[in-house]
Amino acid sequence: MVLKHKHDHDACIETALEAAQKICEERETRFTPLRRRVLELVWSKHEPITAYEVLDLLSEGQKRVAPPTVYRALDFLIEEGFVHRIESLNAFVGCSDPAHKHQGHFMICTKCSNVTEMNERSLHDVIEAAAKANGYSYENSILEIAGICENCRN
Amino acid sequence: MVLKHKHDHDACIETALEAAQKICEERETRFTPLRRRVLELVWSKHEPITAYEVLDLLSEGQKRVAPPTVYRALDFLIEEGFVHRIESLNAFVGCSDPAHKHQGHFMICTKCSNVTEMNERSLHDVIEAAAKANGYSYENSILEIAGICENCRN
DNA sequence: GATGACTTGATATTCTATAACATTCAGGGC
DNA sequence: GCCCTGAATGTTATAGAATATCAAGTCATC
Repeated sequence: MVLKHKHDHDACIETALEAAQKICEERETRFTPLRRRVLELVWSKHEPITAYEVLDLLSEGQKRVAPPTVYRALDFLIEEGFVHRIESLNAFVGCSDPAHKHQGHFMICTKCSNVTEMNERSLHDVIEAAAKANGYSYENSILEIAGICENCRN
Repeated sequence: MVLKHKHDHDACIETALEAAQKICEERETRFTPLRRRVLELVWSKHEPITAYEVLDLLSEGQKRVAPPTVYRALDFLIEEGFVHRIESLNAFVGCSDPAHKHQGHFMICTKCSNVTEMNERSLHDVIEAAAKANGYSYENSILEIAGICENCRN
């Protein structure tokens, strides 16, 4: 699924929050105010955001929070599949398909820093097959492709 | 190409060093004693090794070197294609095919930490095709698959 | 032997992440 | 209601990974 560059961003955040809320109710996990707020902040920047950027935003207008506060919330959100970590950037992005837990596969634009999450089954299948061909059982995978997006090439 | 678990490790290191030496002569880049030593240390642990582990080894029996010394050497080795960085581990491994510059695609065993570099053209092609299908030009990619290797499953 | 480009040394700092322990909070059983 | 328990958050300190900056050394070439 491709993240569009222009859209109603507030609505987009709201949708993500509501989806998370609903999924947590189903799973009986706790979508606390802190976790909700961190997820909101991750979505608020429609690009990968670092943990310390989240920390700064979270600290605005109140006592500065400590790193574990942010990392624990992010850990929860990743565990639930609401957020993915981009290894090559040490940063985090909201997941475009939170209903199904999965490992994210990403395109990263080296010009504008936008990311596109690829939820393509075929790609996943090829990767899993490659693992088996090399004698490994498959657990999970990270795929991060760097390139230049359509917008930036024009 | 699969890294075997048991083999003549000294010979394996020696081969890698000689190959690097030769390639640097061809490219007229400088394979200095420091860079050679760092490459040797990376190969000496037949698993991903962190920059600070290299630093510790490099410092044995002499004044402790500073981080930039190690990182600059690693940057050179990566640039030349002698070493790959494993993003998900913040660690480095010797490249099994230094003659051809390429991005590494890896299997990582979550039990024994061994890595297998996959130099499969077909996998690369699929990834590049996925990039194009999403409207991106292709620059490079990281693929790191976690699983359990054949040895550890038995 | 002077010049300039590259390499390495040295110091300090930034950025990323976790360990360990204290406190607070929500929900269940009495 | 009250206590208990486990989960979540707060707090302090530290570990781990990487880079910025400037100084000093090396080496080929003029």
